[in-house]
Amino acid sequence: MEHTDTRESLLDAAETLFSAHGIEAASLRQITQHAGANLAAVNYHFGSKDGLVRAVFSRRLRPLTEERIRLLEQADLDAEDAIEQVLTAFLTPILRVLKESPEGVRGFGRLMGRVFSEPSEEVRKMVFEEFRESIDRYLEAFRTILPHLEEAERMWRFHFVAGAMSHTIACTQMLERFSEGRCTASDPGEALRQMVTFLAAGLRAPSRTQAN
Amino acid sequence: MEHTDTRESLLDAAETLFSAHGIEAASLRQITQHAGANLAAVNYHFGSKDGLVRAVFSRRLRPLTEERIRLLEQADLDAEDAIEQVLTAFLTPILRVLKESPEGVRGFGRLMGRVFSEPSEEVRKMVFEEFRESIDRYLEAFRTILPHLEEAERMWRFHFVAGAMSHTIACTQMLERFSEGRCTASDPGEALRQMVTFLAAGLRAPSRTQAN
DNA sequence: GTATGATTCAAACGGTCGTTTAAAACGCGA
DNA sequence: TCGCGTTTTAAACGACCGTTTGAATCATAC
Repeated sequence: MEHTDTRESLLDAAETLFSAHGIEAASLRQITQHAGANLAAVNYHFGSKDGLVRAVFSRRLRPLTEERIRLLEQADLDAEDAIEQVLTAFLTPILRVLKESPEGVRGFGRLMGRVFSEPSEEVRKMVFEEFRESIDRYLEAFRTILPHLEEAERMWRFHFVAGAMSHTIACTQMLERFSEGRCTASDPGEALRQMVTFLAAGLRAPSRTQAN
Repeated sequence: MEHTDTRESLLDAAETLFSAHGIEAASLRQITQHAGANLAAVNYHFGSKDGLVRAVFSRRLRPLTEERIRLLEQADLDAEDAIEQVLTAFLTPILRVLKESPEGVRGFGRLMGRVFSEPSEEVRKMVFEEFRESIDRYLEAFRTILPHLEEAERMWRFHFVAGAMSHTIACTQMLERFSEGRCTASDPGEALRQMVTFLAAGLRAPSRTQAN
């Protein structure tokens, strides 16, 4: 009873149009028309536009977080390539979500990459809460496999990992454009390999407190 | 005659409000009121809201590009720390711009970090054009100091550099939040050191074609 | 078949948006 | 002081926004 056709259609249409035009700029009239529903449908099913926004993110983020945690638990933190394993566990789920969302990396990906710098405090807070648990778990894992780093260094570097990921899924077209088609994020496997290689090396950089 | 007080006030107000609420969400009524000007002032001085947007970015981006190129020309690409020099040349100007803009990293920084994933095609195209020259120069420099990488690898890694930078200036509050104040981007020197260390190591990662 | 709750519908509400207009105010050389 | 181009002003324009309403429609259990 929870999930009518209309509900799902609205979520799909909202995801597509939020991605394409931004959350503010996508109007309920566009969304409901794109979904083949009546204008009032959003307020009926989700209470308000804000409720719709929340639902759009929750639908993708909840499974994402679960898979990230599940994969992290499977990683062997004592292995020589523990860093690569943890990075892969962190990055694989988001790439899978993108592959499965209607418009791929151009759809939910762009929306996702944009969300950290969303102007709306509401949206940011919601996404932050949704990520909180997995972030804590991964920071804990990094404490285990990178014990020689200062706490602040670990956080900075995790921040850079998130940045590279976020930028990659949000601005693929930027990369495709100035690489003149040489690089494309439409192949998630290639993007994953490039990211893991680069980020693992960055994480392995000696701590400021160490001798070179 | 080009630069009246009203013009500058409008640019300042627009920058602040675009940063705080987003470009779409900041209305001309808010902007003109914040600037102590009449509602019609924007359309008089800039033709349209789009013209104002363009002017806000140009004002900061043009000097930014010039300084990036100037610093790159001063770098010694044959030095052992050429990578660090080039990264520093790339990152220093943006940190300086942020320090000089009215609200610091919370002002133009947030706007800047958001702009790559701006929904508006217009804005993205403009910023892309504004960056085009410096991007090409830095890619050329990376070709010199990282000749062993495949062209695609170089571009991916430059993309990650841009991502870490963009994420850092756009989402400082995210970092401050889940580090519980341990890390703060309000000290640009610290942010620069952390970025250069991490990114230089990432750039130095062996090419896929190399033996480990 | 009919009653009941869930869903859809067209229409309207008040409000804000970017832009335009025509008059008023200003700055300043002649 | 006058005249003229520049700038500012108040008011209005049409369009679109998110939301609400109350009736119409639907599905289902009795």
